[in-house]
Amino acid sequence: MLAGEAMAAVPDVSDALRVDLCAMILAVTEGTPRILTIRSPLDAAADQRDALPWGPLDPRTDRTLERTLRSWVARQSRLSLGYVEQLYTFDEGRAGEGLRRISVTYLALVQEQTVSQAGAGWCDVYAFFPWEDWREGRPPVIDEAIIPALNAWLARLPDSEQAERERERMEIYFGVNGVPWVPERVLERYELLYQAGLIPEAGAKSHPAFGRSMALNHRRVVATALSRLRGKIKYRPVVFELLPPRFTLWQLQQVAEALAGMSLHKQNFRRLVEQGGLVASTGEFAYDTGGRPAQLFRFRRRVLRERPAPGVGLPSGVP
Amino acid sequence: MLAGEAMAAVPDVSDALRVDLCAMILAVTEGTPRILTIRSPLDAAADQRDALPWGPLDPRTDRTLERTLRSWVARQSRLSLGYVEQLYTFDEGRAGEGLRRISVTYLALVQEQTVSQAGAGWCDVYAFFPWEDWREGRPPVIDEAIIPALNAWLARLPDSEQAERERERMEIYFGVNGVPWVPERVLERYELLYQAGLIPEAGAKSHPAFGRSMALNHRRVVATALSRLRGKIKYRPVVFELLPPRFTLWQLQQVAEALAGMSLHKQNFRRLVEQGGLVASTGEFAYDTGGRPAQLFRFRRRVLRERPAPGVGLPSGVP
DNA sequence: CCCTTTATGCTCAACCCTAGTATAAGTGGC
DNA sequence: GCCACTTATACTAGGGTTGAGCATAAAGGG
Repeated sequence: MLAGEAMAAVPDVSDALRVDLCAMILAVTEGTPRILTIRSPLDAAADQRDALPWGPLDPRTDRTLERTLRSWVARQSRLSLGYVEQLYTFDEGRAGEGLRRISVTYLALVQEQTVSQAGAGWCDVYAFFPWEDWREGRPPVIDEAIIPALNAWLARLPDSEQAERERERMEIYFGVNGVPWVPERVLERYELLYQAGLIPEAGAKSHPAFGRSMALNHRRVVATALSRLRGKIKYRPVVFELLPPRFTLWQLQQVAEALAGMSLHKQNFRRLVEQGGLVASTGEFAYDTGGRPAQLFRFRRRVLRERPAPGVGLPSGVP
Repeated sequence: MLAGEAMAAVPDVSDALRVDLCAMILAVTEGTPRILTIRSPLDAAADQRDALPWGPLDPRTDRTLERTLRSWVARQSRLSLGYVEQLYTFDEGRAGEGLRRISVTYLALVQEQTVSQAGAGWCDVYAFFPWEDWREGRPPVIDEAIIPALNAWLARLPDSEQAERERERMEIYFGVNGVPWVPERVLERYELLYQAGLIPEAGAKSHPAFGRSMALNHRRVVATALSRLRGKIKYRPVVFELLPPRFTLWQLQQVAEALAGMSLHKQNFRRLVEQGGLVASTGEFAYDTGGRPAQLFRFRRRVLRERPAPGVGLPSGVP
């Protein structure tokens, strides 16, 4: 793939309809979950905000959706994807009287690698969703900025019945009034904030509490991906896609914590993955831990035959 | 919606690309899970097999994907949908040098109602997937027909390494050699059978063990939906979409069993849903049970605030 | 050799689920 | 009214899992 091809023109195959492919590519390094962003998408009208790699489907020559996605990603970041999963198909509507755009979105997991393509780089997910990272406890932005802003919005709603429904959503999604926080509800939270007009993508003025914004609807794609991932981690061994073939249990735990956005009880985590048959020791050790050397483990493929839902059963969080 | 509009022509909006919408609509009556099928889809080249309701998106006038889906369903079956959820987007490829079709598929849950539209009707899901119904124990077709056919396919594979991988899939998906049966893996099982060429849709001769076939790739859509549903039932209160507002615990259990495709321990099921706060008694009774009258319950909406994953925690199956 | 750091082993109590047994409250036949 | 039968509902003993914490092992640095 030549660098010069990166910004190839969008093929003009239809006057009315276009299908775009878009990927959130995730890696975790030293406890930081990061996504691949590119500077300026192909779209001529693009703003300068971070964007996910994306590109249109050419209905005449492209062979499959996923293959096309991979090729766009390769062109824009020189990254070759391993694990890829389809997320959701969004209707982007029409630009005025023009093109109707449909985007099919994907989640990809990789081990972090340097990207040499200009404009492409890695970016902490939680920069876009500051309220989602509970590893150091409940983020202060929630009670200091988000809940007050949502309350103000609720107060402005004309229909009091609707206001009551929206208040319930707020309480359930953001864990207010004794409702427990549910990490998986990333998308629901984002959509509530969007609907409340608090997000720059929905026309709001930028504000640090509501995170960095992205081009187009890309932040919604990231929210969808994170929701999916936080759910899936519990019943599928997806974490291992983000790890090297050999890893310590602490590395594994850090990846799980990065995704779940919460801290876990170390001894119990170890017990769950070891007794759950998810990993096997390799007999080797890592000596660069700063303390007692740690055993190196590998993913134990056989668990797929033994357990119906082999995931890292997240033990309860610790503050 | 006039009946005469039902078979309206496909709008010709693009020469190269079309987006279709397609729904699996499910209802459960007296323990039978049934899907809505229509006789002959819009496609001129359609065969006479059962099809799901579907229709193309008109990129110029249709406002959203889901709205368009609802309107196609209403036209083809006069059904008005409640709960709708997007499933997956399939690439149908091109017909020769012609149109490239992308289909966005949906799952809808309704309470069964009579459909008055000609050609539309309800059909037992397990007619299409005989191997998925374990309510009376492991279906004999699995060991009598499916496993032997898969083994024959494995034996014909030229590459022995690939054969080994495919054998592992067979064992995991179909619960062979001590591997537990996992109800959620509906799609994986269907795709393995498809890949092995055992399904009429993949060119095989029709055979009762492999279930009734459907038009286009519609059986794959149903498999996707059933997979999703079997997973979701455990962490979201979706079952209630299929029930009337008041129901007995036995009705609830029958719906859960119909979806999960397995029988459940009655007393434990009752305890799980009652103590889990999923239902509340209405104080009324149903006297048509044939024995002691049963209390009528209703869905307890408040559980959404109390529990992170309020679903019918399927107790272990009973044979 | 002591101190700090990280890894790892172990335990106890609370809770939950499984697989039952037992009891309640209707039906229809006589 | 009594009986056999059906379905609904209550209760429980035993095993397994989880949550939380204490205790020990094995490195490096002074």
